[in-house]
Amino acid sequence: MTIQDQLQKQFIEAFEHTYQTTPAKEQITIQKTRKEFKGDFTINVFPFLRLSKAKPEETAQAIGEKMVSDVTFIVGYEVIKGFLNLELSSDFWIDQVSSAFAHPSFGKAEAVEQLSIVEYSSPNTNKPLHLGHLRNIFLGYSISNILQAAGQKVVKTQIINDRGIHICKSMIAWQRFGNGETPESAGMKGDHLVGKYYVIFDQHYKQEIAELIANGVEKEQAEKEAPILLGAQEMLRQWEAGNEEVVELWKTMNGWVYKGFDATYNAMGVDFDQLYYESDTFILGKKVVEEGLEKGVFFRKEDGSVWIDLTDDGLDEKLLLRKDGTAVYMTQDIGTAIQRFEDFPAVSRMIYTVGNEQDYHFKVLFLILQKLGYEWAKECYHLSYGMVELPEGKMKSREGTVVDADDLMKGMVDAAYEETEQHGTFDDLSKDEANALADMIGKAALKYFLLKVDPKKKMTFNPKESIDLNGNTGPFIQYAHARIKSIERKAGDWNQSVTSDLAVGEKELDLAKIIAEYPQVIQDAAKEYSPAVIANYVYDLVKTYNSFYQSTPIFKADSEAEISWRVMLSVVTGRIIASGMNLLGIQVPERM
RNA sequence: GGUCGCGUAGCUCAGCUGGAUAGAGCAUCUGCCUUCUAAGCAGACGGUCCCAGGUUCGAAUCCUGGCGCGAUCACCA
Repeated sequence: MTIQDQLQKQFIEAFEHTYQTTPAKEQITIQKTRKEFKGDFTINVFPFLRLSKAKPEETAQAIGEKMVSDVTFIVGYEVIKGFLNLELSSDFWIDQVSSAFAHPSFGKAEAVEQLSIVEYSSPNTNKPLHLGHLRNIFLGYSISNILQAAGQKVVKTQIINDRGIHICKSMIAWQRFGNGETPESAGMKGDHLVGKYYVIFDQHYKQEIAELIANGVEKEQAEKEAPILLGAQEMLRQWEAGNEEVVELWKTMNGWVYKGFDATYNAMGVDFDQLYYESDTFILGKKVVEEGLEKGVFFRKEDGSVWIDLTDDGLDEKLLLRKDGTAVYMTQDIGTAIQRFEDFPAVSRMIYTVGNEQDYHFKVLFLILQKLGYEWAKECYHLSYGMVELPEGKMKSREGTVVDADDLMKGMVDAAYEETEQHGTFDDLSKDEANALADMIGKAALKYFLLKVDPKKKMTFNPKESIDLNGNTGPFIQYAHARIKSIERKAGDWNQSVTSDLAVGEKELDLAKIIAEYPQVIQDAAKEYSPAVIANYVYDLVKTYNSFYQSTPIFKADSEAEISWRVMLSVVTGRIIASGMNLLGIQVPERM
């Protein structure tokens, strides 16, 4: 039971005893007391005046009196207007820290019967990952960690968009202009090589359009009739028909891409438990659409295309199968969802980490699943996040302003290397150790920068600013952790038991209080699906710790007990920092 | 145009299940290294919480309307 739960319970008991009536749980707001007042937690009695039939001051007074006399760890109260400020004993806070120390996995909740499937990344296989994927992937991975810490079971997954016109574009460009080039012969990562042919396709496509227009064809028509596009479309049809040569090429090029993606995921430090391929699920999707057609959920237009009418729900008509019978995005997503719930019947939540430009798509998807009669459709949740923009504006692949994920990570690590070298940390390290450290710091800077912002807000990624290792950044937090580790090394065999009757200073208390908050923070982050909650908490913790650290000479105290207490505070803080950063998918070094 | 989201300090962001004098970082300025890592700490400066109404004892927070920005409304994924 968290501290707030305990206080809530005690409040209710005191209220019942005093006024013979029970206040509603939801109305009880317990918050940290503002700095300028005495006390630790504040309960507002305004909502209960109707029950107490007394003035705010009197009500708060009576309840405060009762709580202090009944609850051992509440040692004082103060009433200001309708605010009841409760003061908890220092022993209570010392106990909180001691028990956090005694439980190395402090903060993690007991297992609950809940299984979540978290989808993230879900790339197309025609080009490498970029900055936008980074936010997606770090978010999804972090959410998975947080849900696990909250006691849930999690299956991390992605749908790989391995079929469709986009990959056919790369394929046809490679077929015509590739001269048998492979990642090995080109010395390129597979995903970058396939991406290169996607660009080559686009160049030829544009050139052909220009030629057609020069020959008097309307622009709109030229865009539809460019030979290389027709070639790609023909390839898609052959692929769906199972043409061996096409399927073989498709397998080969996708294989290159997967190898490249694996390297990138590895560098990011993320992984998946279960993969789904659109090339598998679109078949199930088509089948379900046919069934839905028979059931009358969908309808067929004269040209043969299949639609759903959602105008009664305030939405539009939505296409489900093209007139040539081939699948669209929605078709495969229906199939994928059904497949997942068949594979994991126990699932209680299915989280799709996908950008907010697809809000409408998911609204429609969930509605369709509901209309098809799938009860679990209401367990589907679109974790929508805002776009990542650059200071210069939006990323546009055609204008070459896309920031490549591999390049970006390398740039961050290089910058971290330089900075750390200047700081002198590398002096006692081997080359390998130095590289490993720079890798940790650079990635922390990147991940923390992308995760500290509320997911639903769009954000600007400023490479220069993210490289800055000051302020609210990953490296700042890592640095605090490294300092704590240094204290632990120096402390050696310190006395690990802490007695009460310590003279506990203001800074120590501040720190103890924020430490005690951690379990609640994990629950909040899990409820909101927001790593930003964790990031902001850890940052707060570090700020509070730094203040304590600066003003309290840890090894210069009056007694052994004082030193033990301070070291214990440091150790617990260090563990929580490590744990919190871990939830964000960020590693913390022992020294830096 | 319809729908959805966002709008808080010069900049980047917290705070939002209604609660006391709205908080951090960056930037600018001032102090602090013979104490465990100064990538630090303490302080100063900086606010029409987009605007206008409404609900309430009380609104940055909830409701309505406006303004601004963005996304989306494809036989692309």
